[in-house]
Amino acid sequence: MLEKLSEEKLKVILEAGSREFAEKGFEKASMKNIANNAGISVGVMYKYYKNKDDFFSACLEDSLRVLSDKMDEFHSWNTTPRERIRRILSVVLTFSKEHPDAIRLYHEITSSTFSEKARELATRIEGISARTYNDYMAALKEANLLKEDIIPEAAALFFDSCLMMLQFSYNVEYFDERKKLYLGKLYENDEELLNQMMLMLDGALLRRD
Amino acid sequence: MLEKLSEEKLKVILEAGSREFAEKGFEKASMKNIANNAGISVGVMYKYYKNKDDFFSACLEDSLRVLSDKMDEFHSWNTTPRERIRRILSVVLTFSKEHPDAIRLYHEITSSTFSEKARELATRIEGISARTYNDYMAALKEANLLKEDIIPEAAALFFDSCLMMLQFSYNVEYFDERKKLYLGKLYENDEELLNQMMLMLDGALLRRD
Amino acid sequence: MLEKLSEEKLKVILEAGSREFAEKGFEKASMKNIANNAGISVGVMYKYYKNKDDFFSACLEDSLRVLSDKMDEFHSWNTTPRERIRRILSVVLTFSKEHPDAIRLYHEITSSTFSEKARELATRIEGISARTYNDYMAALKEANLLKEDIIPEAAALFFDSCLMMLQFSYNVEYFDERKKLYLGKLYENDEELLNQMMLMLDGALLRRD
Amino acid sequence: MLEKLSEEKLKVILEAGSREFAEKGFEKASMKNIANNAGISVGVMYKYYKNKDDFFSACLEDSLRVLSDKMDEFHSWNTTPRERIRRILSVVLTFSKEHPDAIRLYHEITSSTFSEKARELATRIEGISARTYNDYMAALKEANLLKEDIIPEAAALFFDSCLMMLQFSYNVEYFDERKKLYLGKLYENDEELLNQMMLMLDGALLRRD
DNA sequence: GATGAATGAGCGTTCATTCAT
DNA sequence: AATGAATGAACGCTCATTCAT
Repeated sequence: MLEKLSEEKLKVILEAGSREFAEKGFEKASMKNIANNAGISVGVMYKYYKNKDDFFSACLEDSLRVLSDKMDEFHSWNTTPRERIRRILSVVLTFSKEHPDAIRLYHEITSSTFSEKARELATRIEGISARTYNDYMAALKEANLLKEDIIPEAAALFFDSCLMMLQFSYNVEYFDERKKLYLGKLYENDEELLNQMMLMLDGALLRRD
Repeated sequence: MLEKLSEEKLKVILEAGSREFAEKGFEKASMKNIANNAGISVGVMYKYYKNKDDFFSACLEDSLRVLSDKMDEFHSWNTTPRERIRRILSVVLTFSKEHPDAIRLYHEITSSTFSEKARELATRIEGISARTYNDYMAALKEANLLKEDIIPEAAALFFDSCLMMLQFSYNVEYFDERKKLYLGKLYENDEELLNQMMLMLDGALLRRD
Repeated sequence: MLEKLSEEKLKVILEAGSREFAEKGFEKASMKNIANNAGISVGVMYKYYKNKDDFFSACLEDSLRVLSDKMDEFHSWNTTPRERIRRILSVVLTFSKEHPDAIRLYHEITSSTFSEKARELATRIEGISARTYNDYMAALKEANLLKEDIIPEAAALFFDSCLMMLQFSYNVEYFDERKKLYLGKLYENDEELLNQMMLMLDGALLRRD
Repeated sequence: MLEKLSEEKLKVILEAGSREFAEKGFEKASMKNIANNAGISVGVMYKYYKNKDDFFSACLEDSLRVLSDKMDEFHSWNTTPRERIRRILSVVLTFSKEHPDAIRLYHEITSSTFSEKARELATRIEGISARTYNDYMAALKEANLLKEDIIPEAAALFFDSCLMMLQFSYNVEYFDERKKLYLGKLYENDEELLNQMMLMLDGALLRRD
């Protein structure tokens, strides 16, 4: 029962931390603030985590786990390449809206210099997506569905880049403002943006018929 | 003459600032450090700039100006659409390598929450590229060169996103590591990566034949 | 039986405390550490003792009791003055080596400012030795064995000071280093040092034949 | 002139620090408190000194310097051995009363575990007195003035121990209380105590006529 | 009675900002 | 105008002490 309590409390702490880090970034985030928002005292934070770096890593790990769990789904699908692209885009978008802080934390680590642990976590998750998309592009190549002249690894990087930008566009203020600037009245129409991205990725990667 | 001196000094200060902000990020950058590197006293910094935020904005403005100056070149070109894509990619890449700090500052503002002024600057520069690329895509559409079903605004956002990722990949550590992870031995081959990006962007945006 | 258990536990607690205080000093000693080493919870410590100061006093009392118990032995001896000096030195040295923590705690109270209780304890034990040595010196005077012109009280203070330094030299790092510095290769030879001290104390205090 | 100002300010800071460290010991001393007492802000402390350890070392060094300066005087005297002992005792006592904090700091380092620098300083000063007294005792031996059977090194350690106790007795609360306990009404009579110590040291170290 | 998780005051330390010189 | 020493709020973090279980 104590275990259970701990787990719940841990969840509250991690959520408060992720929110704060996502909102303010690592440096501006305050441990005292996080504790207050989690309804606990600072001391507790340091019972569970060695220091701010360590706690950030834990928040990051938590966020990245749900992210990589979601990515595991992709493997089980049995669809046409075109449909797979659309579904990945759709799933990524839905996920982004459900876990804004996860995406923001993901974005946060692209900026500053972090502890060894945070760096490892980031490398691990990027490694997973790198392998996933590289495999996928290699399979397309195998099936003669990848466009002539396109190298699978470059295709995978390109694909992931597009997904990153999509995720950031829905969660990181700067990218959201930029999206608005570009799209004008189309800004609100998620459906259509998704469709457009699908068309472009299709054209970029897949052989014509 | 004092004016002249001031301008030169200003340049030195802004460069020292941009270097520091690019290297350490806004929070970890030290005003004292910047002043020392610029060969002046902190007092001078606060004579020219209200506070750290304000100074960061000035550095950003300086960096963004060279960026937008470079973009102005694009208009003067008279080439085929395919060639234009390649040349923009090529110019952007060259620029990135020549002005790493400008790109890093550009990336820095995508993260944290900054002053109103920094936000306005960012919006202004994004506005310029938004208009540039939107105009360009509209022109393609007009000339019936844009792929069927592609909305120019979405194409412009897509195009700019790809350029951003390219720039970050060459200057921001995290993106560089990621590129390495995806590309493996292709990592060193800039020429080929550029070629691949061109192929994909071409396929994504332009009508076949 | 619970009483008995308590007493045993108390002994364990006090020993753990004395060890910690002796090793790290009052400030750096950690109540949690002590509790862990004693195999109990911090709560118990605060059941038995009001606070850290109070607990330190208890440890001190425990240590001082064995010290004063040992001193009681002196009374029962029936020896010549010269032999008495030698035996006291010898016993003190042996005791020091058997109870290093007691000596270290004793030294610890010479430094910081402590609670009223710790001060009283220290005064009490010093009072005992003061009376013991004063009585002893007065007896020597009575027997016309004390050196001419020497006041018994000053002799007692001098004697105790020498004993203190001897004890510290064998247990407190700083004094040990100092001893090494002075003695050089004689450092290892306890027997000889004891002999030398005896000679000097003898010469300082006792009448020549 | 700025140099001058700095030096004066430094003196104020060091004095405030020495007072605080002498009074409360290293751990309980507060940097903020010291700054307040010195009439400056904490920031200044960290301008001059790297951290608390470093600052303590500086205070210690300052105190030990005056101590070793005083000791240098001893060499210039040209007196009989008996007179030399008396004069050293007298000078040490006078010094102790003039620089209580120096003696208290000296005592402080006998307790806790300190930074490498503090340890080195302490070793250096002890080294000086060790050499001084060892030389002195060796000279006595040479002149056939040291008591038969007394080893000069042991005599030097014994002599320094007596001086330490004397110094502590006049400046460290615990030792002062103890002195009162032993001496009773003789407590106030410095002259007589000095005389007594001289008699005892004389008897301990020097050959009878 | 015993536990040990939780508290929070208070520490050492940093650094953007100010202002006397 | 230029300096850089001085300021002090605010941070991360610790640990003696408390109290719900």
